Amino acid sequence: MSDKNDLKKTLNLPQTSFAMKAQLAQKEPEIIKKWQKINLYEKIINSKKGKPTFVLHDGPPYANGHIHLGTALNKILKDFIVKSRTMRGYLSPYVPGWDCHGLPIEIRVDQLLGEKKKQMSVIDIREECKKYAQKFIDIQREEFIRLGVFGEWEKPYLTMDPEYEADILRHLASFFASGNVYKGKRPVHWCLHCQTALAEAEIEYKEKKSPSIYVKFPMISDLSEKFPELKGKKVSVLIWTTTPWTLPANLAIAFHPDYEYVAAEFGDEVYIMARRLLPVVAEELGFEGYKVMAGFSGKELEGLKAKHPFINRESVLVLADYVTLEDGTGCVHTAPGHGYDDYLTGIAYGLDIYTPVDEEGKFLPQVERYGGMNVFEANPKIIEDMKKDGTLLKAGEVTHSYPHCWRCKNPVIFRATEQWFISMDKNRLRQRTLEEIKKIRWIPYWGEERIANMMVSRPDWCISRQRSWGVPIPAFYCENCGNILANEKITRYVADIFEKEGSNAWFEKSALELLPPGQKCPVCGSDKFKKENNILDVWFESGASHSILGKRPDLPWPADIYVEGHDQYRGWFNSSLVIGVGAKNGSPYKSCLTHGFVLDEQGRAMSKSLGNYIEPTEIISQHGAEILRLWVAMLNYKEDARFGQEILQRLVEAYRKIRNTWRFLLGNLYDFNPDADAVKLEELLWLDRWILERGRQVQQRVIRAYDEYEFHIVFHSLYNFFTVDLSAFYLDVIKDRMYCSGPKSLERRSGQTAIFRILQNTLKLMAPILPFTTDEAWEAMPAYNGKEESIHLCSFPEDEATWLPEEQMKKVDKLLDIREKVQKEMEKARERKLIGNSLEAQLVFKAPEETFDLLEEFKADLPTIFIVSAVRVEPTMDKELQVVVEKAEGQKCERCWNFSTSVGQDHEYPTVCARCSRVLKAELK
RNA sequence: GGGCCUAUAGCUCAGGGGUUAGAGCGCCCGCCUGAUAAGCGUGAGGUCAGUGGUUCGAAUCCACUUAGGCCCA
Repeated sequence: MSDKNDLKKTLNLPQTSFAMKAQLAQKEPEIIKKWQKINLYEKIINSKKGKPTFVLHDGPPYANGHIHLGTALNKILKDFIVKSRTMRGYLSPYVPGWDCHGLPIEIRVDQLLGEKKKQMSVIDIREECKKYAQKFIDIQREEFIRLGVFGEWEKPYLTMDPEYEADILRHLASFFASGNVYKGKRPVHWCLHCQTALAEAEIEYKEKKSPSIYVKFPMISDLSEKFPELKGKKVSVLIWTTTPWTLPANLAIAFHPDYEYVAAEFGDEVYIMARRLLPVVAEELGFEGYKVMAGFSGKELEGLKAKHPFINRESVLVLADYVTLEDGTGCVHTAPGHGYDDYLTGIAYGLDIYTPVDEEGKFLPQVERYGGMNVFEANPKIIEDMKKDGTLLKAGEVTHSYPHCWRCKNPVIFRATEQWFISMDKNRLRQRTLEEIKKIRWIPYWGEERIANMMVSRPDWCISRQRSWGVPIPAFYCENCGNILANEKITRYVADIFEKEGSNAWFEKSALELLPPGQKCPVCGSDKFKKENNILDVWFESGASHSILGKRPDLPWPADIYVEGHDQYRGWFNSSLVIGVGAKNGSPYKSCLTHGFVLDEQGRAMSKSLGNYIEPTEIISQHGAEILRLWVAMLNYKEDARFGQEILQRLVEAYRKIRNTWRFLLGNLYDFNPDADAVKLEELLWLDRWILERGRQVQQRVIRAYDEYEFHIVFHSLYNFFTVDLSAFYLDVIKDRMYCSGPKSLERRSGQTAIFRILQNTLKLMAPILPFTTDEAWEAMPAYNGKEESIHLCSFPEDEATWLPEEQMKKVDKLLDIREKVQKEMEKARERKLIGNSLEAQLVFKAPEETFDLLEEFKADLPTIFIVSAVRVEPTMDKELQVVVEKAEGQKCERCWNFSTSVGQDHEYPTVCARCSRVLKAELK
């Protein structure tokens, strides 16, 4: 028996099937298959039947392209929430969705079809769009499943499903019912060559040369009442513009309310402009020796009137915050039909959205002088005429960034066209939405201010788009009198048709077939109608997604939480809220959580052109989805999330540490039967009770963090517990008794009892974050009565009674402080080559009274705690504890490697210490 | 230009008026070879983005600046 190998065989060394190398890239797909095979998601849901619900309603990603890191971050966060709420005991179903309609897909399909498109019908094109969307739904679905996200992947909601399309219209019907829908004019980008409205995505900004002119608008209102020094003077407002052709549509001049303006005299005329721009403008126009006659704030000018330079019309002086002093005169020519800011100002002041320009970009015939003329061709003529009239002070040229049509590359214009709107102020919609915002829990808290600011200033919602790939606005026009026929009843009627046949019905059927039987024009009684050719804004579609709630008992309306990136304050959170308040009189979500954007390692936005773009698939195929999930868990997602090589490296290492710790725990449980071998609390060794109590504290913190969606606290708490408490201390210390004690001894069973509980609990606590690894480890863990089929069917551990009273815990803390000191001394001893392995050492403590008592109390376990062969404690009058490291006495036990004077005393086992010979004899019984 | 947000060690995060600013990881150096493509230990790393202010005292409160992010113009 003296052979070293034979002795080694008497040890209880770790054994486990749980591999050190994870090989996640290969193993994760296998685990997913297993989940699918056992219908895990269904089992989870069934196991929670009757429990209170917690609903996270998925914001639908857009169905084009592969997922990127931001999408992954979002879906993983959602999965953390759903999985943790499930393990918290809630029935928490997750129904993913996709946003399928809209311009980006239509443009892409356009490009793919090329010339072919011209021969295709609207229906055919829409079918192509549908195929395209479906393709990416399938791709993204696989990518999301690959991330380990649980949900109803076989029956997601799609905004292009007939049933969903019908629900969109039913929400629209509610807005018709309340009278919030109206038709009005709004400027849009307009290409006069293609004769079509263009969306922002269809615009390319390029450098363009434009005229740059200064024009005077003679004042009609008499300023001399307020400013006597202007009495009898010829006063004009001076404006600057690069689009002379918009002057015929001028209805106002905008001033900044807070800026200072002056009336400056040059020659025999007085000009109004911003004080700060006066020197610049004077230089530009050659106003040498000008004289400032009066000064006033923009506010003081509101409501005054000036005369249009060449049309017999007034131009009103208005206020607008967007007026800047960057260029021009600080007095901004305003044509509500030809600019977005101008339009908003026009709305605010009740001006006509006057647009005397037709689809081809020609002035309407009634426009004096320029009727029938192309707007760009009219520019020089207008300049020429104003020169003659003396209203033009200067004409030059500027080169600036200007929007061009993506298709024909020509410069576009802003032109107001007829659009459908939802009024924000009718029925106090805006106000009610703002009140609702206050009731929602915003995470982080500042989201409330952000969305409220937007809600206060957002204009009426333009819900119409001049496109094909979407849900048609169910409006009709009387062919006889032009009356618009659009109301709740008709919208619901069309919705019912869409529900059965999909929105293609709009293009397949005649107006007659789409209208309720016997529908007549309420104005003229005609029964001939034309169909509207606008579709709904896709934001209205996705904003109506809470329509999937309230139809199933496990999916009540409103949702408990919405979770998206913080760009969605303007997007989905906004549209969902307005639709919720407008159609259902309340917010569709009780709380709203936002996360940041993914940036590169330097904190810059990721872009393909910068080359700092990382694909999730790249990470998954090399390191596994768990690494990506760990990344999300490590971050404070409320801020922007960085990703790069170093971060990846840290994650891989953290993963290994966690995995290896579980592996070590598993390895020491190979012969542990939790049902038969667990040691009762009263019999547990104090150190085991200590680690259980530490574990309990961490558990409390972790569960609280899950409840508050603080996943980085979950990760950091558990990771710290793994590295500091477990790996560096507890597990290191108990190795001796786990390996060397009798397999069934109390010391070992006590340790196994603690280890088992810690394994079980940490796996559960980590399961929402690392679903694959915890699943794998769960299977490798010893079986016991009532062990769940999968870890994902478990709940989080219940809180337990204290394992070790507080005063005992504090004593151990003190021992740990002493341990630090010991380690510093041991390191010094190593440097002078006194020892290598710490078991080669014995310690002598020279302790002041209080410490002496503590050390005496734990005397029997001190060698274990410090992992040395012997410890002697002596009193001292010094205030400081002194630690002396000496070479251990006796000989090295060949079995347990401790040094002991008892080695050699047992003739049967001459190479081992007394403890080991005792164990060996017991073993041989 | 406007609204909102961020800035603490190489990385991820703590600390939110009160000694000498913390943790883990990484790094350096060492130990071990019975967690081994593991494990343990020591050590070195910080003008708390900058400037100014409030205060007996500021990483912390205020203002501005710089750099970055999202949304809007």
